[in-house]
Amino acid sequence: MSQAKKPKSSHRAPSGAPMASILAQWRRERPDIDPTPMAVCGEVWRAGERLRLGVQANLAGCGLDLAGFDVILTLRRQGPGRSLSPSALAKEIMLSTSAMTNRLDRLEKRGLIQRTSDPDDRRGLKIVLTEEGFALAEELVVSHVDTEERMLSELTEEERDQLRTLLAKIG
Amino acid sequence: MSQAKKPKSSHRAPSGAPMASILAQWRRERPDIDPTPMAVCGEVWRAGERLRLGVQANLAGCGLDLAGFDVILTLRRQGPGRSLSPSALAKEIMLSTSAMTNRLDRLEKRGLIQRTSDPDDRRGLKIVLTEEGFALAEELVVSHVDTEERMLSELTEEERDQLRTLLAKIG
DNA sequence: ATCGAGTATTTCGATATCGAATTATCTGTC
DNA sequence: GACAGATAATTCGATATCGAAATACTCGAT
Repeated sequence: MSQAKKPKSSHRAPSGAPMASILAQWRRERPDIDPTPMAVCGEVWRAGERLRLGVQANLAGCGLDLAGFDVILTLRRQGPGRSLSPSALAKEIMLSTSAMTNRLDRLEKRGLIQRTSDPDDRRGLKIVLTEEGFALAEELVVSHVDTEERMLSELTEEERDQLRTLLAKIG
Repeated sequence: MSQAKKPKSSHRAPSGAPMASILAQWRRERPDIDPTPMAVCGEVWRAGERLRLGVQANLAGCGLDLAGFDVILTLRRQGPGRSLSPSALAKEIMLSTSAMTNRLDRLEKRGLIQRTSDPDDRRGLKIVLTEEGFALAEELVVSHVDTEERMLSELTEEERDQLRTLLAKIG
């Protein structure tokens, strides 16, 4: 229940073993295998981890964890007063509906969202941001994008496009 | 305890909402904010997620989950008979030592690793792969790298280098 | 109109993780 | 050599997640 109490993975440095030494080990142990795919995948995961830590740090002290923040931002970008059902939210965020129930419980207790019943479907709910939730989203989205921008600051506009193009070819 | 029973995140498609529509929503709601940093970060996370799912799929049916696989591969790349302490393993894998205790419990029960006491430090342990664990690592590492290679197959050698260079600039 | 299949949400049981506390051992300083 | 502080592994309590089951409702075919 305590939002923002659990960084979920402090991961001191998001480093682990240096990638170079991991590759050297594999080259020694299995010279028949080209380990560079491991390097590429590893770097993708590590970059994602560094980003996650930075984004998380931006949330420190606002009483919201990354999980709740995802929900709040997803609701916010629908537009003021717009709502989403719990299952639609779960789909957007790629989460089980049961985990979403749990997240919504916490956010509702914290007064950031409200569950209202769907007038067109008595099984369903509409989740909306409260005034407080909306205000928090408005405030946080600015520093959030600032944070991301800072973490990407070494990349030129062109490099960012390149990066996205390359990432899109994965999987 | 049941290894490989929990994919941890089935994430039907690792898609969620299309990135393009997320960006369109933000441009509509907050035209004062440049949403492209969100796009870049989002693509990094999603590519990582796709990779994770593929790697996970490769493990299906061998009675090992991604968590255990990480440990086995980390031990294997040290070399035959080489050992690592639980805390060293935790550092390499970026995990709390308590979580490592748990992982080692499962792997030991499954007969893939063995805890032996460190002859030089009676507080410490040396974790070694059993013969079965070593054999499994030898078998899995091949299909593992194949899997990664397949997921990266759209990228030329040069593009992979580019990608790694760009990712290294993040954070 | 009724029934059955499908869908929305929640509940439930299991489990992996975290951080803090615990226990045992080591190491450096006096 | 004894002691204090550091370090290794584990245990413990809390919690977020998953998938399956439960509950309530919708919709289409008959």
